[in-house]
Amino acid sequence: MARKRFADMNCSVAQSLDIIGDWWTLLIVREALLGTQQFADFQSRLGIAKNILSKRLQRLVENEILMRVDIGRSGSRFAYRLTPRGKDLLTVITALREWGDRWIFGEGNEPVVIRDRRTGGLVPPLRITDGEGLAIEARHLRAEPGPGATREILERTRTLD
Amino acid sequence: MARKRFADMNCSVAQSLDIIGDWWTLLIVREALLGTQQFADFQSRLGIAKNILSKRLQRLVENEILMRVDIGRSGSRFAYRLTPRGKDLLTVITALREWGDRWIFGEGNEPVVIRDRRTGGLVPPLRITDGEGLAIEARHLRAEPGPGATREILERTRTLD
DNA sequence: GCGTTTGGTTTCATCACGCAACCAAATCGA
DNA sequence: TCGATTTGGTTGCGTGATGAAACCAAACGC
Repeated sequence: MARKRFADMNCSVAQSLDIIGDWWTLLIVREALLGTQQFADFQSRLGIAKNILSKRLQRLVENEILMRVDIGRSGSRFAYRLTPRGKDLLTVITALREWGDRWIFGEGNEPVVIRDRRTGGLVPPLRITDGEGLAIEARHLRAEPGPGATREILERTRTLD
Repeated sequence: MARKRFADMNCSVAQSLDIIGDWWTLLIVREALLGTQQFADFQSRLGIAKNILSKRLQRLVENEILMRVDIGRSGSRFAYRLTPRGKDLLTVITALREWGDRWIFGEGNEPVVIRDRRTGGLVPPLRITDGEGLAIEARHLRAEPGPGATREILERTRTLD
């Protein structure tokens, strides 16, 4: 049977994962955020098989996360560049990196750190905050049906804790 | 060939994806955050095959994202509950949800919204901020080797844009 | 004009995913 | 107390996805 897709679920998490949840896909986006643009560079930096890379890049272009720009005079030399939609995945990648830093490598063993170029300071971790920028604890958060909710969601209002 | 694992890459994003990047895994965590605890409930709410769910739950328990608690008097009735490590994935799920809200459903069509119980207000989107809580634009962010960097990383210092 | 680089595609073997059937222990209902 | 049902799985089988290596054509560099 074909792998089940999540595209029909009425849930933004599922929809997002349907597009970027494939094996390798987010690592390709991470490479793109670090400046990689060409097929051969993605391939050698990630150690991904060429046929898989080819499929993933195609899918990322179809979904307008990358665009394939023709460079080179008259033919086939291409650059894959992030679209605004793709650049906006920085938050997702950041959340994943920070989680790995905290729970796998541990404080003081981060392979990569992010710095604010203007001040030179390290960028503090992402937090869920209120309008004033103050952190909100999970037990104070409540999930509830939004304007695009379907019937199954309507019964589920839950505290996130 | 077996699917390649990312566990040996010196990168927090790759390590995180190695653990939670499997098809279905983050949706199971999302369900857990919404309060689901039992096998049959995960199965019916997600529409996932039982053998796959079984494997994913096992892996999540091995990786200490869920714990399997024995409920019921004298035997086999179990609850899968999030550990602190698992609860900390809320940021990742939130980033994914918000990306999907922005780029797939669009403003005003969110299936689910998150509210601050104390104030009743909607929770604003995650942002990468400096120490004062002010947003930092991507072009002001720079990735550079951290304390746990290996040699391949040492040459790569990049602006994220 | 010729070798090399780039950006793939093809082939084949292996593994993961999905469905349905099956199952044993625990619990529920009468 | 005994049979039915619920819970939490496992097993078998078919199909699609993944990975390695070989192959290839068009562009580019000299």
